[in-house]
Amino acid sequence: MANQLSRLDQIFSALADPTRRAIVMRLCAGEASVGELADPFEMALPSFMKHIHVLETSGLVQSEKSGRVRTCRLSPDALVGAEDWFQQQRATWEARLDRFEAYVMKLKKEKEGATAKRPSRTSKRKGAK
Amino acid sequence: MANQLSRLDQIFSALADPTRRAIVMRLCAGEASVGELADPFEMALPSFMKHIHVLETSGLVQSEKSGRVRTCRLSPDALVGAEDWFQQQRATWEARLDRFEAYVMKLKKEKEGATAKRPSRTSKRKGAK
DNA sequence: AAATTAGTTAGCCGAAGGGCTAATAATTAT
DNA sequence: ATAATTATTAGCCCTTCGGCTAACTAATTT
Repeated sequence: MANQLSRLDQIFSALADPTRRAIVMRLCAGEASVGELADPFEMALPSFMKHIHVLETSGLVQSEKSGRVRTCRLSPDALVGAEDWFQQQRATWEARLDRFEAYVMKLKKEKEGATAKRPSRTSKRKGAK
Repeated sequence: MANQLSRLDQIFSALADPTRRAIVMRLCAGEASVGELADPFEMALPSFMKHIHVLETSGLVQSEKSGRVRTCRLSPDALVGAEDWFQQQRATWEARLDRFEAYVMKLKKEKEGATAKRPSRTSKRKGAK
């Protein structure tokens, strides 16, 4: 019956924990064994393993065991999936701002320049077209 | 003693819940009252209010009450903060890929073209410079 | 003034989260 | 063969999460 979580649920809740974010950051720099990953943390191994497991379940991390050592690597696609969510939201947000701006313009025209000009910072961000 | 969560912790765990993501998405299209926001959800109001509260605590949403109605709006800066985290990770990841590619090139040169050419998809994404 | 609407507070409940220890495998080193 | 290393399983514990109901406050409507 396991109430299936959406992929985004899993990814975001995986990233909600600082230990796990640190692991992801570490893995961005290249693959590593469980032991290597665990080293910087003052935490019992089994606790740490749970984090690894959460990351794997979310699809953010993949791992494979050879001999007695398990090597973990980042699966960038999952990260990208979450990043896309933000871009999607930003797109909606910016479209709305544009509409709002157009609306203000219309008002302005109708009132023929009686309104004061506010800062109007139209979110000039890197990605912004 | 409240174990202070980092801002990112709060934002990601806020976004880990589908109800809250839906609220954020809705608010990207413009502000709304608590009642309007709650309408699409089959959930008792107090439960819903908890979600609003989580979103406010995380900084993703702001609200103000006038008369008996509370109006909520998105605070885009918080969203952007989380988005930046991904871009940061991607930057590290891509830098690493570049280094790796350079390393492979070097090997190739040393071996004088004995290695097979693999696909080598250098993550050609929108933002990628 | 009475009734409705819109939120809010308090408190209960079961499930999930994040930590621990102890015990067990399974590989590799001596 | 023994010992050391590396990971894994099982299970306990307490806190947080996400839902609920019931009761209450404050603003509008009628």
